Amino acid sequence: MATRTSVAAVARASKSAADTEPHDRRQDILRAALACATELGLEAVSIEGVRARCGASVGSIYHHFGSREGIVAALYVALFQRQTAAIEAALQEASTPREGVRALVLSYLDWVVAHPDQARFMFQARGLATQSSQHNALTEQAQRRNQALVDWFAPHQAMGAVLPLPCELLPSLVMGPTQSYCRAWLSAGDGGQAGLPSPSRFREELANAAWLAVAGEGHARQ
Amino acid sequence: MATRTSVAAVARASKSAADTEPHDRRQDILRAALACATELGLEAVSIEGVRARCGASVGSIYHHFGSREGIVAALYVALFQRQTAAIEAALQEASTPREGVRALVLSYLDWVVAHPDQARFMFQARGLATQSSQHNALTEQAQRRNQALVDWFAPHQAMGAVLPLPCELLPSLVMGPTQSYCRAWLSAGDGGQAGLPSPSRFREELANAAWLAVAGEGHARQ
DNA sequence: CCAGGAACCAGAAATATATTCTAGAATTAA
DNA sequence: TTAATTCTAGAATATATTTCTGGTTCCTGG
Repeated sequence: MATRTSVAAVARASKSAADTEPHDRRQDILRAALACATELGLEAVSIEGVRARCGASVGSIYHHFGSREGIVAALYVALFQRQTAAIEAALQEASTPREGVRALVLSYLDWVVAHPDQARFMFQARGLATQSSQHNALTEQAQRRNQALVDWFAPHQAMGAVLPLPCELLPSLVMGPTQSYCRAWLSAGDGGQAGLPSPSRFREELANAAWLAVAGEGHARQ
Repeated sequence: MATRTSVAAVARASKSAADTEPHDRRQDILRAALACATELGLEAVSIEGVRARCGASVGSIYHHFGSREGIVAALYVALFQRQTAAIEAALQEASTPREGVRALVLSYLDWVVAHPDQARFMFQARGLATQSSQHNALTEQAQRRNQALVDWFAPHQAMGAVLPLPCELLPSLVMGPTQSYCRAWLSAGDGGQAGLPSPSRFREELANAAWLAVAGEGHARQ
């Protein structure tokens, strides 16, 4: 289904590029859903709320997403993919394990700071999305992302540059603290007044802490 | 309001102790809500779903919680408090900073393993609860919990036994990886078949990793 | 003991929201 | 062109939430 609609979308876009409006309903709806969630909370991502914002009809929404939950789930997977792409691109540029850890932490952190609305949506919608019909697709995606991380470190782990930890633990040890802080930051008010300082202020501390948690003997301290 | 209802609950309980049924509607409803969420997902925590399970009427539910969201939020804060109590009790028994980190990680981990349904609910409902009318109460509770943690470590930090990290970061560094792994474990099937191994298997690794991330110079390795 | 008020509960009615359905327009491919 | 398919629209329907009215129980002051 993703293939089908994406082909249609490309065709439509290439046509309307010379036309007046590049209307891709599917994208419009997802954009509207994100806007609703950002401005009024996840509850506001309703059929009526989305419809009012992007002008799509009820029928059109159901054609594309099947249910209210379907909108949320689809948006979640789309954002998850973009986030994964950013992280994995950064990881590929690293060579030493320490650079790898640093790349993962910083690219995630930078993505969140660059896209706070999208990141906030992901934290808020995770519970809903993982229970939707997309559950399997999501766990599979998450597993692939984790597996890529584990695979990248495996050789360095074999050489003793990274502690011989159970591979199930590696993603949580590296990304856990950063995700935790980013979530807390977004729970308050973004660049707001009373909230926590931006994660950007703690780039070095977070990258270093993640490295300390997994660094093999002899590489522990900077 | 918590005071009022709790007083009423005590009065009722002490009376019905010599009676036949210790019916506390409020508790019944919360129990039913948790059961719905556990067996059928958060979506199933609906007025009708809860009503069918515990026999309360619509009016009774609205009297106690005001809205569907109110049920979820109330259950979330109740569980958050129990969890906090478990963690802080463990922390008070520790004396060295390393024992403190260990106590925090292990008590949290053990609580999750001992109450998987409650823990899973908390992960699932967090997004909803933090957006409800209870938002302020929740952030305040979370802040207190974090502040207690920071305060406990402050003297050790002053003595150099713990790295001089920004205090906003400390909770995420200590608890982040453990929470991350517990969440991942619960997303699959509990003691289930295809999922990740129980967090209990990684008690030592998680406690040690948390310590490494915050340990002052000279205390880094075991 | 006896008002009288407040908390509590029940279930019908009203409201809001999600979903389905039918029909038609736009697009594509043969 | 035409037949098939995708996509859109909006009314009709089904479900869920919330409100409302009335009654019961429990406590409290007189």
